[in-house]
Amino acid sequence: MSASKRQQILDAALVLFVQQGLEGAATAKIAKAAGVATGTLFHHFANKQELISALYLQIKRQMADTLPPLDTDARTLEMASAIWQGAMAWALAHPDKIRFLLAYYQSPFLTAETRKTAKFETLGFVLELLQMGRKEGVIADHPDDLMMEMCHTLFMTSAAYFIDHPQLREDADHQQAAMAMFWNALAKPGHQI
Amino acid sequence: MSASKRQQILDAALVLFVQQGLEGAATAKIAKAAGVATGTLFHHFANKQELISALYLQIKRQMADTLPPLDTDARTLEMASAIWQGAMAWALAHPDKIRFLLAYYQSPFLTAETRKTAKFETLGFVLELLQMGRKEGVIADHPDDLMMEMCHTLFMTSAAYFIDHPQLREDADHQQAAMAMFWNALAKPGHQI
Amino acid sequence: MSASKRQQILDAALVLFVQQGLEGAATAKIAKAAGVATGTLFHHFANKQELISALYLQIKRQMADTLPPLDTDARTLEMASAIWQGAMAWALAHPDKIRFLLAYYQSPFLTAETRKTAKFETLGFVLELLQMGRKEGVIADHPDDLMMEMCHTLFMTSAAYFIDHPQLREDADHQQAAMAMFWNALAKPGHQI
Amino acid sequence: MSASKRQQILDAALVLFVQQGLEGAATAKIAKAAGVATGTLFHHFANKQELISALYLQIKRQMADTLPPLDTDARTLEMASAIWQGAMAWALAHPDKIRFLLAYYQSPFLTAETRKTAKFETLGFVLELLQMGRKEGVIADHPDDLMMEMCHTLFMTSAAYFIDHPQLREDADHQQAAMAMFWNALAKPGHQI
DNA sequence: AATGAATGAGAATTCATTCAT
DNA sequence: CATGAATGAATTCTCATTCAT
Repeated sequence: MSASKRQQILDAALVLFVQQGLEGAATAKIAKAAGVATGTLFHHFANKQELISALYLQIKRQMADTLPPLDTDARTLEMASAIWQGAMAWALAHPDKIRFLLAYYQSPFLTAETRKTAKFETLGFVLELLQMGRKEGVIADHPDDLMMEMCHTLFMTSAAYFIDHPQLREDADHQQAAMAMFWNALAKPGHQI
Repeated sequence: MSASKRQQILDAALVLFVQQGLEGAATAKIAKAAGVATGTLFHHFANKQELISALYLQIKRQMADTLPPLDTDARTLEMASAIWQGAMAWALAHPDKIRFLLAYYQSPFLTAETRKTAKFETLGFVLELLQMGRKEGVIADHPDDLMMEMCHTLFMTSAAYFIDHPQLREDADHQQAAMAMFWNALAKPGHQI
Repeated sequence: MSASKRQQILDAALVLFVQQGLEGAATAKIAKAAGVATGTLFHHFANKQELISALYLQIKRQMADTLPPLDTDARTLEMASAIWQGAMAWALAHPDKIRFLLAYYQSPFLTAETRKTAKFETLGFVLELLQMGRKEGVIADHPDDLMMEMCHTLFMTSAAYFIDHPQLREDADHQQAAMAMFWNALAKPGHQI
Repeated sequence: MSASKRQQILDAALVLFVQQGLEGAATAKIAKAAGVATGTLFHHFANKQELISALYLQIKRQMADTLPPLDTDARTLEMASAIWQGAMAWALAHPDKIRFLLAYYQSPFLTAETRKTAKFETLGFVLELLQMGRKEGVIADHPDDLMMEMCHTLFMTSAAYFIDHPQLREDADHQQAAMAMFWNALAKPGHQI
């Protein structure tokens, strides 16, 4: 019951944050939407900032948990493609979560701490994928951190694009173009698709 | 005098928005920082939202105005490279402006209207560049709007990266990697760098 | 406790509204006078307008509750006289409430909705009295709604008059004149006093 | 031209005051509606209060000027009826002016001074009419000031009633009822209509 | 754990009025 | 006379947070 109230609050918060912004969504509104009392929110989260951080981390973890495990025997392109498609399917099934990540990635409400935790927890596999691709000779030899930033942004932009244009979700041209641009940005010359 | 007060307000707003967030920067603080009365802010901008939109559009226009004109006789790669470098130089010279654009591109404070205006006014040249590249046979044949989104995001991410890591600005590896990923995302197979 | 804070606010509001006008009486002043925090006022009343409406309706109801019950076996003139005297006694005992009703009956701060509710809730007995008088053959046969407006205004004007001229409250001439004008306005020819 | 600007301001003020209240109608809005600059309003009226008073007095005078002159040879009932009809015709032709008088008669924005001036200037003829009626033996012998208050209020209430129910303006029953209640309130027993 | 009334600092915005042009 | 940008105090309302029940 109590765990469920915590989750009810997180669920309501997500919706309101996306609709009305981080400050537009007052804690009282969130509590009401969650069907709990104002005070209850503060039993589960020390303050609003912690609620936001908890939500951010939860979403990041949910997305990470959904991805297929890295198979180091597979070809990098195939592995990347499988992950891309898994992540995209999850993104399209949870548009509010993507919007939340996008909108508040830069917010002063999110501590550097939270951002860092999220990055390490959820972007680790990207690094492995890049290294796997270099071994295979298909991924360019650019600095890791820059490549990781690009991976992140290319995926999030694509996801946002398909969320904003739902009629294009099934469009093979667009879907394949998004993945191609992603891959080609990372690929070593001669290994484009 | 009046135009100058308006600009003073925009200048102060930029600094405070980047430092304290859109909601953390109260209109009274902005006015004070600008050296004008609170009422004056609302004389020039109907409300805070309009101030934010005006600032967003002004920055977008400033950046657009700074770029070299499109030379359709040049080779696309060279043209793209010149624009990239021009834009990057401007970005590094105006880090707050880039941070502002990045942080609030997704904010609910920015109306769809404003975003759209900004896009049309300032991303037009990207479309021309893509078409020029297709004629030359070096740019991939993906849907225009998706490619434009990617151009935008790849550039902004790179700019943010170099702003956050000032010591890498002169690093040829990183600089060249950023531009390479940008170009390769867009290029037709066989025209990577 | 909570009901009492709500009532403290209504009490303070009445005094300040009458002294300083609806707009002159700032919500902060009202809260202070009531001995509660600003926020508390808005916890009990969604906004200033609702406070005003609530106050208006409460006063109307208090006045209605104070009047003697209609005795349909009595003669109409005696019944009317009893009600008039009861209402007048209440009015003189609560001058601020009468002043408030008078001053803001026409105010744009009062919604048509509130005015209508007040009318239906508190003027119902007037209608019954008129009908009783018609059966007895002593009340004129004018349209009901017009007669009700006149009853209302004749009473309120008289009450205001005696409130503004306290020394005339005990003056039989004036008191009797007021009641006579009221009755004669309504009476059928031949039944004047 | 300048006299016309003054009148433009008064005209615009009337409309806005009735629509939005005395405080809801900002001087800047009034000036805009009048087609003049903010500063111009303050050239013609020292402050907002003076604008309101000037408007109040102007309307009162306009109404007074419209009434037929008192003919002391006529029968009082006929004279009263002629004045009532003249005043009612003017009221129905200028509903906003009546609404303004009604709504702000009690406003703290109107000084006691202004109210008094208005009363003396425009209600003098009522006193004469009452005295004429007493000579004729048709008007009751109640205290003058109370009777004058009642005359004023009975007329204003009737006017407001017909303004709020435009479809009843031509209704003989209602029109005659209003005048009858007015007259009967004042008449000596035996002279009712 | 859960509740929700109470708090009061702080936010955006308004507005009468002034004054240099 | 006319203008309208500038002023800054004042206003309504919000909101994260607390705490007695």
